[in-house]
Amino acid sequence: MNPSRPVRVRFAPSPTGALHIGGVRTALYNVLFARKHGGTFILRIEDTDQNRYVPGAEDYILEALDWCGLSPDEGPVQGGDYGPYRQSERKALYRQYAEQLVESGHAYYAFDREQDLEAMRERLKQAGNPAPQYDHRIRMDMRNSLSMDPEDVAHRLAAGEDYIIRLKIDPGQEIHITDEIRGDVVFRSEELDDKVLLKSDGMPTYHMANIVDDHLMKITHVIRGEEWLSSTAHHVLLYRGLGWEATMPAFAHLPLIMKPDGKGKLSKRDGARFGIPVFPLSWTGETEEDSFVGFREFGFDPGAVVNFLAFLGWNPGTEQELFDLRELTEAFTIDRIHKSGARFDFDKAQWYNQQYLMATPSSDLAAQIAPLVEARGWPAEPHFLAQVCDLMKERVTFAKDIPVEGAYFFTDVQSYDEGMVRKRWKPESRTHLEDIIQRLQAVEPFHGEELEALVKSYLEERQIGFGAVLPLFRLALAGTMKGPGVFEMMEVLGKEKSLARLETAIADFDRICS
RNA sequence: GGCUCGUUCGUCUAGGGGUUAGGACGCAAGAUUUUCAUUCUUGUAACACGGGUUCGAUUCCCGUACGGGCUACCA
Repeated sequence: MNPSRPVRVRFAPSPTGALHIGGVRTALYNVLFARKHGGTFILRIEDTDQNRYVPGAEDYILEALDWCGLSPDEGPVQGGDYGPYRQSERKALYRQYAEQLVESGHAYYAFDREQDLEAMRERLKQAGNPAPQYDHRIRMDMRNSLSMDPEDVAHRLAAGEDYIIRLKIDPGQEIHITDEIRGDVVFRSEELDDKVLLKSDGMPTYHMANIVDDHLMKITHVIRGEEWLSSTAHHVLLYRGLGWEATMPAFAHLPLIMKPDGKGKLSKRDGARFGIPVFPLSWTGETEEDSFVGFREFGFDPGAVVNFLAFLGWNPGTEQELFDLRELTEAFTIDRIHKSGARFDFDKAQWYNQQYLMATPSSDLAAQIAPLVEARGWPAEPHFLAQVCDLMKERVTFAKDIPVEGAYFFTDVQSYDEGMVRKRWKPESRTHLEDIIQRLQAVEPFHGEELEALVKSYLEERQIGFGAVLPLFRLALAGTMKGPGVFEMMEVLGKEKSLARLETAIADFDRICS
């Protein structure tokens, strides 16, 4: 840990499918930390498991980060001085260091086949060990360069027999880790297993690859999920074995994001189970079960998602709730990250979205919903759209709801709330409407304030209240009792449409009530 | 089971040896007398339990309970 080194952090997802929302939060905290300290945010693709590789996953990761405004400074696309940034392209590198560990006595070759390992586990279980592991207790009973005759080992290697390299962990040591979030954590070496470093296909495991790459890429802080905490002791031992302990990065293990109903960490299955998105973007997998709706497609503003995610496990210690990325960067510190897992609260996410929606200029919203409006075959005139958004944005949760909830701005009223019509359509109502329509003809320009003044004076003349006519206007214009102020609605609708709807409504209301 | 991390309103959290334990979401009520929404006001509701330490613990320590993570030639 050397605080004088320039901050370099990495987000290192595995391209095995869509990037989970928890991964996005990890990326976010990394970005926040890097930017706060004028450092560099690196994306590294950990594709060392060829069996789990999913085509398209890397593109998805990139697109998801971009959408959230978390694009990396260095990575497979942007390049950088420490590439390549895909582990599969660094394959040769890892063997060299694994061999170095063997030579220095920190690792060894192992020739055990899968059935050997299974037999070992079975044997140990029979003996009353519920969690058998390949460690110092049993390695001399297995087939490896520690237990076998050196000549035999050399022979097998020369003959090209499959082998792996394992980390040799000797008992009797205490490994102390100072986690930036959790403080001191201690592990005893005799409890640790001899982790595989290099697999028989020549690829490194995560443990090997992440140490080599973090070192070579000069990573200063490893900010990752709590699921990695228990293997951190192995990682420390690897840094030691390689002689890199002096520049070992600091560790910060993030609390996990938990299921909405409590038990366990949030998983992709919870999305379908609760009808909520748990991925940033939609993903089409091979099966329907493996396909998911994203926050983006659900209608979320990326700023709202980021803001929401930032507060899942962290808070600034003030009462401010709304932060853009810049403000988050300013306020962010690792020591304010929580230790315990945070439940995924979708209601809160929606609240954030509405806050963002209301704060978004209506002209921007207009541009966002224009394609949706056009898709319904309605004209998407920017100024008109902006007027509609102005009236609707505080009444919906998502921008995409505007053309749905406010469909009556674009098309004739499709149906009336008949219950309300019956309740409000009184014998004298017809006269009032007709009289007001009459007077409305003369209003020019057709502005809300003038409309209101006119109606008001009419009502005063007749000694009646708004309640006698306005609900009917609302029903006539929109069909529903929900919506913006009647006069604002009329202004946006325009004189022609407003009056036409009022006319038709009179006949419709009579019919409904007959 | 072993190792390890954690535990303040239903949820996200602030706080921290002596506080009316604060805010936000949600929920409920009221106001803004045209709806819905927004906004505002009010209400609802929490320190897991048991021992210590202390004049005093929600706060510090130790247990217990409960929960999370890890326990693959996956990351």
